[in-house]
Amino acid sequence: MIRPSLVWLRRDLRLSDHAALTEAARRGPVVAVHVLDEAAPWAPGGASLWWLHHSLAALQADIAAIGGVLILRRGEAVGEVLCAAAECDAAAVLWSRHDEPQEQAAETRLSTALAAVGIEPVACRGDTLFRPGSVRGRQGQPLQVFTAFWRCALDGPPPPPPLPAPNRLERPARLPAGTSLPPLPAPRWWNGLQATWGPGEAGAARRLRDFLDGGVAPYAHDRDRPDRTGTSMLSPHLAFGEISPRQIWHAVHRLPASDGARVFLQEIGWREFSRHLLARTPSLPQQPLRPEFSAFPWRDDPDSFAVWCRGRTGFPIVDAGMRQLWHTGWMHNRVRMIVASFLVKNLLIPWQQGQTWFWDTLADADLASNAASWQWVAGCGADAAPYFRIFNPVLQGEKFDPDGAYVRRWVPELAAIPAKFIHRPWDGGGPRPMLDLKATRERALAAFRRMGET
DNA sequence: TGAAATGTTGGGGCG
DNA sequence: ACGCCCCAACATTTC
Repeated sequence: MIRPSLVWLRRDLRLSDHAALTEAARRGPVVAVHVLDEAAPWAPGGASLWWLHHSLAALQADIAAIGGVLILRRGEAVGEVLCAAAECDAAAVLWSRHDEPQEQAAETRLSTALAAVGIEPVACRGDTLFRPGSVRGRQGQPLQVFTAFWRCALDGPPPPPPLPAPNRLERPARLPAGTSLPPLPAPRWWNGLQATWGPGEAGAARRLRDFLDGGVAPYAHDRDRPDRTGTSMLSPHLAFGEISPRQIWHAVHRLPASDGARVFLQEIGWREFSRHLLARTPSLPQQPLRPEFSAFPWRDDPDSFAVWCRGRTGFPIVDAGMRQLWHTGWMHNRVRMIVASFLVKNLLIPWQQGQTWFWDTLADADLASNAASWQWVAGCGADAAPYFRIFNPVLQGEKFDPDGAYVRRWVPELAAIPAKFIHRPWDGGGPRPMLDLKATRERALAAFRRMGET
């Protein structure tokens, strides 16, 4: 009897284009295991836990349908994987490489521990088109500017084609112990998520098909319009690995070339860029990439932070975005930039606080993308928005939500405001917002200037 | 993947 | 017809 392989699943919750699962199935019997460690740093936040619950349930059913088994465990991941491997007498443990520093560290610990007990560790290709660190400039230098990074990435060999899903998994004689799915939070705050999403590999494939069938051509322009359905909404599926970027890449390359296709893949490029930055700089979620920002005079203002979180700033596009986030676990990317600029530049609240809120409320929360994007907005990151780039939420609203449809949808108390005043209701007799844009803009510019002088 | 201030130009009203 | 002013429209620069 061939000893089984254990496949350790993390954020690669799919069957297709899964190198570790495919290799394990080739070798013989397979046990898949997922470990939830709620005490780990950057453990899943609230919205991610909701998603994880459903994604694991879907994957368990998908694996069972081809004869396999997915075991769920809780606790410290490396220890649990070691135990599970022993319990089923595994000959090897396979996994997809993850790029986050703490995951890298866990992989190293696991490899060492497995080797010590005579179990083969097998790290398989991970969830990026290009392995972090492999994209370099002509002189071999790491690239800190997105456009240069992406140009070099596209100049290299294309990512390999996706693997088909195994059509059969063999079950071993002995199974490790398992627990049930992580419970859903007791107050049903997740109704809005349930109405918006279909977690799981099938849901991801459907989302990609719907997006590509609708035509990618308008994407180049429509992706900036929160009042339209111009984006793919694949981000949470990508974050949990229910679909791989290789699958997206090759699906897009089967279409005729267009501006929309190029711009869409460029967004995958930002995801790649973020991972490349995090792998190179593990402190990305904590420390500004530009060290001079350590001296920036951020304000401690819990009351204003709470007002921002709850979407009660009085600026319609900001409040709409924050409420869409709370309700659906997702926010349109244009609006993410607007609310982030507001927090960091108008309120002068540290970007790390915004990052933490997003981590808890975003279903697509991804350590690298979240950290890199907050640093980008704050002006302290790689290829960052210059400090003087301060979004005006009124002008941004008027430009990207011209009829106010997005605001009306998420801020119902403004539904009756005429379009002319929808992004500045105070000019039409509505309530005053929480702050003065001109004065806070001046305050931010002065603070940034002072930082530059010291 | 900004916004605001400042500069320039050109049409039109007017004396 | 001419110079002058105003100001919208656009371009440039500054933050």
